[in-house]
Amino acid sequence: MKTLETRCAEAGLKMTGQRKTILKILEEAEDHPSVEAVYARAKALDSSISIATVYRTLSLLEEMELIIKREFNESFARYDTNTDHHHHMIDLETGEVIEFKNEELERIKRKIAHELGYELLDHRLDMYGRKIKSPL
Amino acid sequence: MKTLETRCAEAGLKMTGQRKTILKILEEAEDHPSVEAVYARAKALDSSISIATVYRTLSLLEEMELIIKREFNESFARYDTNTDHHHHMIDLETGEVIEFKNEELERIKRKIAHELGYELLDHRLDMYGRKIKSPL
DNA sequence: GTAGCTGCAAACTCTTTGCAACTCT
DNA sequence: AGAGTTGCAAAGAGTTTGCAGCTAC
Repeated sequence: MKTLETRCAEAGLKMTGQRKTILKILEEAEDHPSVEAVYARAKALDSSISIATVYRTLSLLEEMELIIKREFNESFARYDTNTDHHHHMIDLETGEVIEFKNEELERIKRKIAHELGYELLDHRLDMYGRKIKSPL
Repeated sequence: MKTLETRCAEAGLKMTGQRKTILKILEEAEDHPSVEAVYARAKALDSSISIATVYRTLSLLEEMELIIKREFNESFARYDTNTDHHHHMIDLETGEVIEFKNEELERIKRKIAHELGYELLDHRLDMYGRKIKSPL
């Protein structure tokens, strides 16, 4: 798998220090960081970086389909570095986001769309829940 | 089924002219109007109404669980006057929103949540598609 | 009479953008 | 050298709020 940096360079983008920093952060992100989170991590590596650059870089990457903008029920966006189709379970107590996929679900969704007379182009399933405490 | 106005009055809210106007609009809405849309319809009936009142009324109704705030992939919120659990198929060509429900889907979602170790408290499924042109 | 509601305008949050300076290629 | 990129600050969109006056109860 090519790194984000390689893909961006191959697409003809100039690899500035700021971009390398942001790409590295996204490459290593194991969560679904908000713009502010990316900015905070970027600033820790390069204090001169501005939030405008973070916004511009994230928009650019989204347009290139290297990352996905997600809008959960929050007032701000988060970015998903996993571009494979999947869904989310959002832990209402911790804010943690768990990714999952399920073939049966895909099948039913296609079936429902078809029954409604639609070609399914995109969709999102976000589940909100609370971790079940298992007895020790 | 009690009207929104009845429910609000019973909850102890003062039934001002502005509120009655907004409740009537919501009662009659067959779409998923944005705040601006509710405001425009309200203004047509009572030109003195302010958008602040629309925002305040919609927030209030949402808190009372009489309407649901929806955030599709747009930069603004829409309100859903159907509080029964259901999902959405959004027509990417017209913006039209179709509601549906499906028992098999519900069953699978509960199963997935359980397998992930979660109690499912809420969820949303939004499908985006294009109408299939049926041959004439 | 008074608690609750309203319109107005200012403020707030998140995001985008114009511009002059700078930097990869 | 030159197009692309940056930081800054201002602007924009959507939403919330403080306040003085008003109104349903």
